Amino acid sequence: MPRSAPARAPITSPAAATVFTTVLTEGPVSRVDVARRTGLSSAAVTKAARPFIEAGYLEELASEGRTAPGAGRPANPLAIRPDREYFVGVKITGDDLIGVVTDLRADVRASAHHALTSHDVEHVVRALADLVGELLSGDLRERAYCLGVAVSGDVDRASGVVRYSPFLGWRDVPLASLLEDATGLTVTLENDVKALAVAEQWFGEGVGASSFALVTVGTGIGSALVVGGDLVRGAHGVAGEIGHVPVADGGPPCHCGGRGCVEAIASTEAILTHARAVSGEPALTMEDAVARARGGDEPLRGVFAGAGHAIGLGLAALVNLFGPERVVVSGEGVAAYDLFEEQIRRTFAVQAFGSAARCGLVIRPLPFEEWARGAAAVAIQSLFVAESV
Amino acid sequence: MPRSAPARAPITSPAAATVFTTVLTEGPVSRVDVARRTGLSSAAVTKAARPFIEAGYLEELASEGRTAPGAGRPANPLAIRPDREYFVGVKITGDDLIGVVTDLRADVRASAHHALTSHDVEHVVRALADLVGELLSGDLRERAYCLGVAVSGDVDRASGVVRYSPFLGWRDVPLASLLEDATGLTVTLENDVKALAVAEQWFGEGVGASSFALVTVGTGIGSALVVGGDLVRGAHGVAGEIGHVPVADGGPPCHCGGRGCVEAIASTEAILTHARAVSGEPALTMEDAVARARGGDEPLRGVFAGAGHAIGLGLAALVNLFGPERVVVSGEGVAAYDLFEEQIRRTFAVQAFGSAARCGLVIRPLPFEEWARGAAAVAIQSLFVAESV
DNA sequence: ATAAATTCTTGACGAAGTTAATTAAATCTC
DNA sequence: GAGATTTAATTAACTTCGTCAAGAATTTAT
Repeated sequence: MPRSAPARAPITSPAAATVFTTVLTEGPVSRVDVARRTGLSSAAVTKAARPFIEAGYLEELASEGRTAPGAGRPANPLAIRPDREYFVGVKITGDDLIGVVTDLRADVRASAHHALTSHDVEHVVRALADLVGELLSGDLRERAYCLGVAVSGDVDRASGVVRYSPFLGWRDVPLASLLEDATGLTVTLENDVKALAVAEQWFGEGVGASSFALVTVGTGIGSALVVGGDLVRGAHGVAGEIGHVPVADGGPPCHCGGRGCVEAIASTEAILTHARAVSGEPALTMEDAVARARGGDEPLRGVFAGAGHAIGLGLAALVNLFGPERVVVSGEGVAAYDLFEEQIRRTFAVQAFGSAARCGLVIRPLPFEEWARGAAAVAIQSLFVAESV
Repeated sequence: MPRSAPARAPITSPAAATVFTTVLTEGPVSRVDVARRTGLSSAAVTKAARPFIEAGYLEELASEGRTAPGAGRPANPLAIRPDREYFVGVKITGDDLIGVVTDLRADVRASAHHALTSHDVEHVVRALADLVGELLSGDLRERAYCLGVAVSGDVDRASGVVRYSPFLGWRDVPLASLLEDATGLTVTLENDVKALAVAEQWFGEGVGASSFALVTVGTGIGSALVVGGDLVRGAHGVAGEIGHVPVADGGPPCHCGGRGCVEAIASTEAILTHARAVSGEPALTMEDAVARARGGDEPLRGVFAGAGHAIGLGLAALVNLFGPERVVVSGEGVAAYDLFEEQIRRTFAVQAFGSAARCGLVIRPLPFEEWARGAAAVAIQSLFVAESV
């Protein structure tokens, strides 16, 4: 009987993790190249790569003709085999569960969602297990071992506990272990914005950046920061609360108890309230407000510009304090970027200090399933136990 | 001829660095205790500690009677021998050089300063070398190998270059190598606020904190952040610019080109300008303003409270984004804490989000030599090459 | 063809830290 | 007060990880 390939990724040493992540995030790379980028010796790369190739996680590409202009043996780049393992990611919102299955590169292979009719913990666990079962039909099931779950609020990834979730009304729910029992998968729990940041760090705009920030704009306004490869978690579990950075002294009161917070000016609700006041129509909908602003309604355009301004000020605060290499601003819900973007950039350019302004600023919509993909990215990251400590 | 003790600290491995820093920053500790705190095995601690003892950097304290209540062999705590090596720290301001000599614990043993009559690079290098010569009289000289230099502005510690210093009018000055030639010491260059943060991280309020922030208030307003043991440097060399966090939308213009920056409201100059306007006395001095505010002059008290409010807003921004375990607010120049502190705390309490507000907030004056001590702390830290990368 | 260049592999070696057993020095128990 | 118990420190064998140096593989250049 032939010895079967190892069931899971053989991440057995720091070098193994380094090599695997490098190939995973920086596409096909030759061994020498991995060595150069990571500081390892090329001998170490050869040794570390072998088990991954044997286990089916990496493969050696044939050297396609001339790779380099000069002489020398052509390189045989290492590449990921994305289908070697699948990952499930689920985002829990107040109203529904959004789930995806991705491959190793975090590319979505399947998706589904369930409405959530109750916030009862048992109900949610069952619904989530059902969703996972539905997602993992057929051949996906055999090669899926990890589930990532993203929830807004205060989440302790290490212990897998939802400490506090305002949307769900939960406190200290050991969701990870409940879900492990219900699904049989290894579960990693993470705050939703942090999960998005992980996806971006590993598979998006953050690849190769020493530090970067992700900002989400929508019902709430939040952010996550990555410094030196690690998510900033905050000593008391709170960090990245750009929504509650005070930017307008004496500005509108915020539900947090403060005044002039970014969220009190630029959240979906704040914008709508302001738009209704400005237009004098208490029943104005967001869709109408957006449509009219696009149509040239100056007062309404001013409302959106004001929100963009507040976001720009918050971004400036973030960038002046952290100096990230790149910032991604992304939005849930109504994607009214055209109404925001210009003002965000203008305000940011004025208030960013010195060369901190040189940071790359990407503003773009947030596709619906992206949150769930973030959860899957967290699951992928969980392979690297040593690094996620 | 007896083999002489090694001349310098034998930091040869990660474990050696870990053990030495633990004993250095956490006072006398038994070997088992070091092992427990660092996660090393006690065998590793024994091995790592021996060379330090032989080289005279650590000593074994006699177990003083009962250390623990129960049975068992009493511990022989390891302790630093602070006098084993001395460090020189110099802060360069626009007007003078402030220098100190400290021991391994960063306790000041000698201090001196020179007025600076020119900003010419050669002149400054010569004056600094003279100051160092003066400081290292007698027996201090033999055991001093490292010089730390703190300069405000954009400083590249790794290369030892002052990239830009507005106060000195310098651009791209390779100060570290110039000073190594002039003094014969190993020179480490650092931004002044970051140097203060290092002193605090290793020998002050930051000991044992996973993350903390240091904020300085005075002519300028700056800060430095430590996350996971490392200073946040910013991808483009800019970070910790709390002075240019915009807190008052549409507020007073700032020299940076923005509006409503903390520094535009709470710097010494901004306060004085405001105080003169409020009192109607264009020649009012800072000393008078402070005296009158202390005496109960309400309009002037309002000026200081306004500055405290702006600082509190900036602190809230910092803490909401970054969630440090502790924050130290310290001030150069006029120490008008009594006029600031209450308002800083009040505003901070209102604007800090959720449990981020639980971070320890220490507000205290900044003794004159503290800047130079920060520079010395950087020199001490430079012993640990591997860690300062 | 031969040389030079570049990639990759191999096996010996060395450094660092762990485990497990041992020694050391105290208190506790009877 | 002798022996048991407990905790601290040391020692020695061993494991693991990654480097080094030599060489094999595979190309271009002359």
